[in-house]
Amino acid sequence: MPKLEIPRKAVYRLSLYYRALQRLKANAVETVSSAALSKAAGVKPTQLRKDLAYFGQLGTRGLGYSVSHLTQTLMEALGTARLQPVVLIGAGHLGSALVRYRGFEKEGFEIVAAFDADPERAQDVALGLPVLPMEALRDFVRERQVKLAILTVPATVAQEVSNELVQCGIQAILNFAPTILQVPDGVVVNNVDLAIELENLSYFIR
Amino acid sequence: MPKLEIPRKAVYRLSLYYRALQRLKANAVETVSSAALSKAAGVKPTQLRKDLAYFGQLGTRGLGYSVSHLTQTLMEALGTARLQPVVLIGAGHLGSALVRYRGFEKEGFEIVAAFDADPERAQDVALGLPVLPMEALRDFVRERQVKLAILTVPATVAQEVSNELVQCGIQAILNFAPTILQVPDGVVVNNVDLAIELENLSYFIR
DNA sequence: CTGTGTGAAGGCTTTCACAGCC
DNA sequence: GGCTGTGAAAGCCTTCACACAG
Repeated sequence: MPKLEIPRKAVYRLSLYYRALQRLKANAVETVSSAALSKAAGVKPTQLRKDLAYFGQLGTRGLGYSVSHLTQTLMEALGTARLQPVVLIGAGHLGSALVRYRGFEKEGFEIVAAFDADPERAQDVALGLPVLPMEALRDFVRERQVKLAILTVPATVAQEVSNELVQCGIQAILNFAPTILQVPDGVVVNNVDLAIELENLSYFIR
Repeated sequence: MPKLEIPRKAVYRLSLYYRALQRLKANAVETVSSAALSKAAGVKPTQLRKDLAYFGQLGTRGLGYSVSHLTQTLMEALGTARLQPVVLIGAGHLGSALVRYRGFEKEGFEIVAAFDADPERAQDVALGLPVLPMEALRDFVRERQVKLAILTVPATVAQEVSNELVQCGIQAILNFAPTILQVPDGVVVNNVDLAIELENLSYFIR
């Protein structure tokens, strides 16, 4: 849909706009200006207009943007138009918490299964979800056409597990392990590194 | 210590270098070149040298950088030279998991207490840590001189709790709630938004 | 000769300023 | 008059090229 390649940072902001739009929609607002929407998303109006311009002429001059139409456009761009299945690898503390954290569903993602090298270990917590052995991964991913994986395994095995994921056909990984994953072209990795975020904050406090 | 203001993105990379250095130190390596260290951190050699140059002449031409000296410099810059106390607000699924996640301590951070509007609710999980009522926050923060907070409360109350944190003297917040927090100058916020990370990945898979 | 430190060049994003449409 | 869409300018960050020190 986008004419040109959209900058990575801009794609990130699309999600912020999408969030803000959802709130507006809930309040039955029909039209919104770049000024108002950008404020809700925490960015500058011109930046928002530039970002949206990647998708063509979406707004009406003198009026603003149609909330429902813009929502639709962003949903399709972000691929949240339909529910995306996600697998989670590593059912430790963090992994279990993410499974139980229902915040994803509202945004169009569903964790459909958890995997662990030792499925027994995780069984003590009621996850409401099967914890399967790693051997079951390949068939599961293929059958359910899963493209997204959340990786919450120890750093020492992260690269190894990542290789497996790629082999199974996973196309995108949300990585919580403090490691730089090596993946082939065509596979995308986003890193969430909590220790680094804390260190970063630590730098800015005097 | 830094001569000039260091770009935010560069500060982030300092943590990557620090990680890589720790591994080298464990292997009793004494000196490392920008080429080798940058590869371990997943960046380009020139970038690493530029980043380190903010701290003055750290390396030896023709040789490289002293692992121990560089480690020391980065520890001081990042403020991880001594153990930093951190409070966590919101003892739900995610909050509890972070408390039990011991990955921070190695990096110089210790969650010293958890707070929740309803401390009873959280008590069923053994956190190895007291869960205190919000009323106890101010005195605790003041007494222990806590500057860092992790915020894992529902989005609906995040801004409100954030205001309280700021009033108590917290200087930096690691925010997991999907909200743009408004904070006064001098307070830093880093956002970790899992739904947005997933959406971002979702955009890049065809 | 090896490998750092750094001015200059290049590339990417953000912001400005304003033309154009409702 | 109000507000979007967009070329141009500015700002920021990364990369290059090379001088210089060990």
